[in-house]
Amino acid sequence: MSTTQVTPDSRLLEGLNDPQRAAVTHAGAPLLVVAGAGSGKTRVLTRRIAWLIDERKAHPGSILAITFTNKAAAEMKERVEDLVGKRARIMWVSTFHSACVRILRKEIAGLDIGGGGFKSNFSIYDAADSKRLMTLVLRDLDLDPKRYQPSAVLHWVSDHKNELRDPDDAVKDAKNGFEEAYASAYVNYQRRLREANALDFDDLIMTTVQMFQAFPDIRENYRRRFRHVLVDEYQDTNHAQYSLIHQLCGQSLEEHDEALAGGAERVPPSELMVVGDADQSIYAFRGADIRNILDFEQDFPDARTILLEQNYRSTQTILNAANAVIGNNRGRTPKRLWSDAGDGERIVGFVADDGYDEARFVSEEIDRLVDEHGLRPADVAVFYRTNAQSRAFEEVFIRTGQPYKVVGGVRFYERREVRDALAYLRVLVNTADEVSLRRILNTPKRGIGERAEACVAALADRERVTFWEALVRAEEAPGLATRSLKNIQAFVGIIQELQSMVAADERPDVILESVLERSGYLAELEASDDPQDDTRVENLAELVAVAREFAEDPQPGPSADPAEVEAGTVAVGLGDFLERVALVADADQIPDSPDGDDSGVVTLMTLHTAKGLEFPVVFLTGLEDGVFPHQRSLGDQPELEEERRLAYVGLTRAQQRLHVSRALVRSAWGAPVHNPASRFLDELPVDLVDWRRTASAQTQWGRPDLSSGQGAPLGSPTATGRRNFSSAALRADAAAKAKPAREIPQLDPGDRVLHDSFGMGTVVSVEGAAEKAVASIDFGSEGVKRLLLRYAPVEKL
DNA sequence: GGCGCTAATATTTTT
DNA sequence: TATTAGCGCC
Repeated sequence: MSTTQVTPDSRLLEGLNDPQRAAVTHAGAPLLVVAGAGSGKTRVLTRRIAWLIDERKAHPGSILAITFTNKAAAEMKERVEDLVGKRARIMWVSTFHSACVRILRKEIAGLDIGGGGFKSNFSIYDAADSKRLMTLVLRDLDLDPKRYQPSAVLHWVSDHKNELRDPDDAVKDAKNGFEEAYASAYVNYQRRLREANALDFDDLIMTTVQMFQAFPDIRENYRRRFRHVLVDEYQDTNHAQYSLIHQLCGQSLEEHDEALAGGAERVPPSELMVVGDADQSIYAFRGADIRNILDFEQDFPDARTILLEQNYRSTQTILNAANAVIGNNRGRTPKRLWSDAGDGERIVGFVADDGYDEARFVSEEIDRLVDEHGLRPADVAVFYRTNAQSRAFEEVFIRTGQPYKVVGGVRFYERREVRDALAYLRVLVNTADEVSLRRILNTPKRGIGERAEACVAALADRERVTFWEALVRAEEAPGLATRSLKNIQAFVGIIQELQSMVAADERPDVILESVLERSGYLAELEASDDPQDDTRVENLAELVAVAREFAEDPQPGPSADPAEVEAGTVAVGLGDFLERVALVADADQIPDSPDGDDSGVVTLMTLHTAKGLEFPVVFLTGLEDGVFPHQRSLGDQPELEEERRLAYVGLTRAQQRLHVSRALVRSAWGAPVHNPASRFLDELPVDLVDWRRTASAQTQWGRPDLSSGQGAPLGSPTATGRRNFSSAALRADAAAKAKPAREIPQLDPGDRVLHDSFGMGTVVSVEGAAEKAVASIDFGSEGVKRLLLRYAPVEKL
């Protein structure tokens, strides 16, 4: 240690403000960094990691950093690498899910957790797979699909997993017949996952936690390894993730220490830093627990908190607007963002006739900004609450010739053909994967029908073997037609042949091409004259390209083995490819550099995917009560506050210019709906908004014609445009006729009602009036339901 | 056993 | 509006 070099590496502290600097250099006790929007938290995280390595001589392999998306992880890694060089590659920077997959693949084989019996090649079931499996389970249990919808049951199961409650807990805690049914669905669902050697998203976390609890020595191993744990977006962690962090850090773990009584040495706690902003917590609906961040100081008695309130992103006008809106949330720690970037432009407001009019406004405004202010379309982002809202923008942008890209929505990996192809690959790796196997059994059509499938399933049941095993032994299945048997054997032959490619360690892209070829999948698509199938062929080509890129340019993926990364021999097997594909999110697909050939392209996305991003120009659209805040949140304080946080996130994405807009009429699944202005608009300080057009200018005569406005001047509408407009008009007509036919029951709290499927109930409360009236009704064992009276089949008694 | 039609039904947000 | 499940017919 030289005496001349007392100053630490100032390069790493350069350009940081005081609190940022304190966060980077902090050592010892657990640290919470409350990072307001745009306050430079990514900078703090990357500099701190570099600081740990450079100044505090931490081994890069002892660092675990958790981010929300894979893209954020890749970026962070890259930025740290820029600071400290290649050795940064050994760090674990990944999402919770990726980190858990990596741990489980290494440890799970042979362990008795989650019912036991998992092998390290387990499949990862996404939402669609889970739903299919749950549908099968509910059918097996003979539960009425009307009353027990797969999505509702899954949501319930997911809640349980996020709270680390296993099926046994659920069974024990069931308070009524309804919950008993749910619990038994949970039990069976887990059993079938286990039989399929598969884990769903929530299992990845829960199972890891369970493993750490059941096997303290494994836990201590990882704790010994990860001496520094950093967690980004801490406000969006759920209980299971929270518990995982505690397990890994060894902070406040008294209750588990008994497990170590066997003599294993307790590793001292790791250093923990979490970064988050309670005002940006927008994932409560999927189990995120805002208390994790609010109670941090209680959880860790000696914890320190650092506040980052200076914003480096937006103008003061934008921040004032955001501060004003979020100020309406109760029970939050006050925090006011400030900026020295000056006031900048006022916010532009616009009231449109309908969704298309709104899109037209956005399109014209983009033109104007490009012409008059030299902005590039790539500087512009359009946000909306729900994916369905992108349609109007897409149609109008196509007509006006404005290039755009939609982030999210119908995702590439959710397309049928892509899922089919991936199902083949998954089966090759894990034949126990029943959902995937059944999916491809008769895709493309090869004469293995429902009946044959049932025979095989029966055989599997009776012989207590996997579905695949039963297929192999299909000749033992009673009642199976010879023709079906032949087809099954041909199928089994194809799969086995392809499996030998996997065994031979062929590249993923090569295997994939063989799959498409040998299965006859491609041939079937090419033979079809449906133009949609051409797109499918293209998508499959794209998937092959993705696989090829993966094979040829082995970017160290989220779960690449660090040793291999170091040696430059990253694994690129089929299993690795599948894993990469299983854990990608929407936000991961946003191209890195908005310049280059993308500079003319406007970005469209939901507010949720916008989190963590920033754009010079932002359009926040659909600001209507019922759209944003969303219908389902109206009348529920916590949900409404989450919507408000979502608004806060949207507002704070804007750097220079912000536009807010709403539509008087919006067509929601067919019928036109009239929505009042969003309450969030009322919460904007009046002097900050420059209203280009207000409702009063429009309303005198009403605007019943959806194709009004300047539909024509933009040139002749495309065929699709015309069809959509006319059918919309027809539907509006039909809806107008149908409406008086159904009378909306006038209900008051205390009224008794009869519902077609829920039975007798008592009205708890009613919100809204007329068409928008929503009643909370207690149906006893069925629970309390919130029903839109316009549609709900309820009768007042 | 397969295909094509009709009808119902759904729309929050996503790792 | 768009998908999907179920049903009936070949």
